Amino acid sequence: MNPLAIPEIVIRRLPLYLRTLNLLVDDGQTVTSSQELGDRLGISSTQIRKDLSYFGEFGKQGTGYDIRYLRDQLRQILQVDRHWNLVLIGAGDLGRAVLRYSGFEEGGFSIVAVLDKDERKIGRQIGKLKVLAIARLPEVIKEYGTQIAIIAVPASDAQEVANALVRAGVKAILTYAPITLSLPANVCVEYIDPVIGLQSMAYSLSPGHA
Amino acid sequence: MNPLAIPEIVIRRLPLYLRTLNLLVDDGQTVTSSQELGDRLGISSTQIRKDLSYFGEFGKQGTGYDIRYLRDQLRQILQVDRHWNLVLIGAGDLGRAVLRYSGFEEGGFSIVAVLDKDERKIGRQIGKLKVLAIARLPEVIKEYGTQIAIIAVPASDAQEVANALVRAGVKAILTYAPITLSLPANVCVEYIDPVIGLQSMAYSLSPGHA
DNA sequence: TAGATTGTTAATCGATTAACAATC
DNA sequence: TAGATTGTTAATCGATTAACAATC
Repeated sequence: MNPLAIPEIVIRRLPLYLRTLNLLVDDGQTVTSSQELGDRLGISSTQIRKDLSYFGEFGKQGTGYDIRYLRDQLRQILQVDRHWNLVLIGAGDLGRAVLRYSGFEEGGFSIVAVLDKDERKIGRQIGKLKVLAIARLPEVIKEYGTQIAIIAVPASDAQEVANALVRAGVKAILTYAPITLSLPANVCVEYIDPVIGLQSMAYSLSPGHA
Repeated sequence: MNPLAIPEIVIRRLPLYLRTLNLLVDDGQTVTSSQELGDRLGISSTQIRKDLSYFGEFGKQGTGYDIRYLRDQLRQILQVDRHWNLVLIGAGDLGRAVLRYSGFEEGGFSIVAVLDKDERKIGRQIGKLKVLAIARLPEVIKEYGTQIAIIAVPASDAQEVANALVRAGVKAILTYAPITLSLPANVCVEYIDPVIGLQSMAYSLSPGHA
């Protein structure tokens, strides 16, 4: 089966399955079903089975799925059965919140450096990391073999930062800046913009909708 | 035209169009085209015209769209031509970053109160707001006519907070907690979980993909 | 065995896009 | 007018789901 044939939308659901399996493990449960996973996620059981079938057969008829086994398989598929070294650009409020969020580590990602262009922030300690000058980006990327970066700078600086990241060899970017980045086709990008979600909910809240 | 017939996915793109129009206004531009908008967003011009056509005719053949006019129309459609009063639950690092982010205000949302259950945080000043006890949720919601809330508490507390919000009459929730919430069907929810995006990029970065 | 649940096919459903008439 | 761009239709494309054989 050609992995290139797997729809992007399927890939984007796998982390949700993984997250739910982790919660079930924490609950001490050992076996689950596509029905239970679907109920937890608001997704149909058929869709979950179909999604998993792109990658193999992980369940037992009549029984369901061994939670730890399926979790480990999904980790392998998503390549988060190891840790990725991330760099974070931007040491403002958002950058600090990102640094202190434990979910990255649990999800298979370690932030190994934080960089900023603001002279006043450089040298400051945030958790275990000291803020580095943005000029040191290339050496940091090289030292840690980093392929993924997080952008937490204002929108006005984001494209410039993205360009620097691409020049330094970064292959994937998660950005909090509310602006669409221009990037080479071979660089992945994910956008986090809470306002998009709020505005689409505002539409639904207006009288006459939903 | 029945507004209920408009696909959710179309609604979710309108904020992107609005965001781009705002950037173009900032650049001093007065007219744009579906082509230009599409180039900026990585969306086809046909799709943009099709999306807009659900709501009316906003352009001129041969010329394109008046940026301010289209922006104002989109604001009306999305109901962000006014401000919504939001409450924020959670005054940790993430809550503080949310409070200091100016994008909400620019997008049509004002955070009017921040609440936390941690005694040590209650009474602390964050920007213009003083952290309130979670017990005061109902009165705050009532006072400000709030319909939308932001959850910035740990995953383990998120469902409980969501329940309290629903009881208090909140109709839409933006949550940063990495857990799928159980909510009545008439309550909107948007999830922000950066790890989902990172994990799907990790898949794409593995040798043989992308 | 009977009941439950998987993996998969084929049908349905919905979203995107190509093409183009209308018209500024 | 000629060129550009919209709004819209119909065709294409892709994703979801219903149904069910397989089997634990």
